Formats: sequence, structure tokens, C-alpha cells
Amino acid sequence: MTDHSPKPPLGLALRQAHLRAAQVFAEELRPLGMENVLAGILMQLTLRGPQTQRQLTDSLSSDKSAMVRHIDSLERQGLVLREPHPTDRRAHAVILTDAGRARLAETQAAAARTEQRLTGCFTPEERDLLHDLLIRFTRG
Amino acid sequence: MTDHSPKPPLGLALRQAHLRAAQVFAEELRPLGMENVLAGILMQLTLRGPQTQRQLTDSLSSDKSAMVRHIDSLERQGLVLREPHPTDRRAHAVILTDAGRARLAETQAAAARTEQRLTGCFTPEERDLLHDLLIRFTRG
DNA sequence: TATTGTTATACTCTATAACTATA
DNA sequence: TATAGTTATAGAGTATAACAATA
Repeated sequence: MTDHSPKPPLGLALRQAHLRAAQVFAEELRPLGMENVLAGILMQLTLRGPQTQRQLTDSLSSDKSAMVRHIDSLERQGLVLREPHPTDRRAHAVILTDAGRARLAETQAAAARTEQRLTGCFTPEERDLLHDLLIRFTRG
Repeated sequence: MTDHSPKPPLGLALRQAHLRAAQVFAEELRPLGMENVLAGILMQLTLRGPQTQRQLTDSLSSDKSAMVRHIDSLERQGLVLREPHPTDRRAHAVILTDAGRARLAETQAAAARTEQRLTGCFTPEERDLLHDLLIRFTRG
């Protein structure tokens, strides 16, 4: 006999988990005067080195018009620079400044505290399992 | 020795998984002329029976001003009704109409197709495991 | 022709605050 | 005093389209 019991909607669980993660991260960033999206951009720049706005848009699942404003904001704060791209004159290479690297260190500490608060009730294995399931889920 | 390898940010994985789930659900709902949030409200009303707007706001992690507009929209479509609450004259009991129940059947079919598309690469055990981890994650 | 970055527009969501009628 | 629903507003995100420079 087939299972006809109503399964809880996975989408709602994902929405609520993501909301909670974003809330906790925002709390940890608030003392730094930092925002979630901008922190995400700084972390991507460190993980992957200088990126075009297009690459940032893709890796963060953001939007190219939004990215213009985000990079504007980071540039006004002196955390990144738009440099000419070495091979593509249409594109900008977004790079971290020294101030950006300093801010990033604090940001990474905030991210670490966030992960600890969020997965404090998990074993390391469970934490990795959740991550792997999410990756497979996203790839489809 | 401690593991100092840079762990991928769980928040980003959650964001992308949620975005994908919402996209697939929106695709399945589009032929019905239905939207994700409104579908979520109909499903909550079936799962839990008549609800106040406050209860819907809480269970869907939404916002009370947004909920006013959502219920307005569902009411204009004839899918729900605001009835007087039996014991609290401040509150509305939001109930499904017959048209709402009909629409809900299609919506649930769309939700089932969504889950299948999203977790098609998972065993049922993995699917339940992901859900349980997300619930524990959200509760903290 | 297609793409990168930019700008602009419209629409939605969020956050906030007031307001009413109740509790 | 506090809460449920409503309304209004400002800020941010999203979606769309256009445009210039370049590929």
C-alpha cells in the first residue's frame, strides 16, 4: 500500500531555515555595520579572487542590476575597487582593498559565530550531511 | 589537529536550495494562475482548518500587512472568505470556499509534482532526513 | 549578434508606525 | 494595556527593458 500521508512541504521548511540563517547572520553582522549580501560578496572575493560583476551575480544567485548597487555601496565604503578587466574591456575586475580585507576578517568571524549558533545542536557529521543534501537538492 | 579548511557557507546553500524550490513550485503553479504564497495559504487552511490572519502570519513566517493583501487577493478570486471569528470579535476566521477547495486540489497536485522534481534524486529516507535536519536547524 | 555593465521603471516584500475595534 | 486587523510609508529586492561599449 502506498503512503498517502500528507508530507510536510519541503519548500516551507527551506524558507524557514533560510530565514533563520539570514536573521542570525544579520545579528552577528550588525555590530560591524555590515549587511548579509555585502558580506557574501566580500567572502566570494576572498574564496575566488577578483571577480567580474557577472561572476558575482552568478555565484550568489543575485541580479545584475542589484549587483551594480551592491558594488557601488562597497566601493563607497572603500572595501572594494572596480579595476579594468585584464582581457575583457567591457568588464570590471572587482578586487578587495586593504580595508576590505580587514573588514572581511571580522566578517568571517561573524560567519563562524553564525554557523556555530545555527548548527550547535548538530554533530559535525550531521552538519556536513545537511550541506551535502542541500547541494544535491539544488543541483537537482 | 583542528580542521581549518574553509567550510562552505550553509546560509548560501540554504538560499540557493530555497530559490530553486520556489522556482520549481512557481513553474508548476503558473498554468493554474496561482502564486507560491497564495498556494501556501490555501494549503495551511486545509492542513489546520480555519485560521486567523495572525495564525497564518505565524505559520508561514510572513508579515501581517502582507497577509492582509494576500487574503484580499484570495477573497477577490473567491477562494476564501473572511468570516467573523466565533470568540474574538477583533479577528477574522479565514475559511476556504468550494472554489478554494477545488483550486486547492490542483495546487496540491502541483506541490506533489514539485516535490518529485526536487527530490527525484533522493531516496525517501534521504528526503525525510533533509526535512528533519531542516526542522532541527530552524528550531535551533 | 551576444554580452557586460549601467540606468530606469514597476512591482513586490519588509519594516515601521499609526489607527480602530476589540480583548 | 495589549492584540487583530487595516492602512500608509519608506527601503530593499526582483523583473524587465533599454542603452553604450565591447566581444
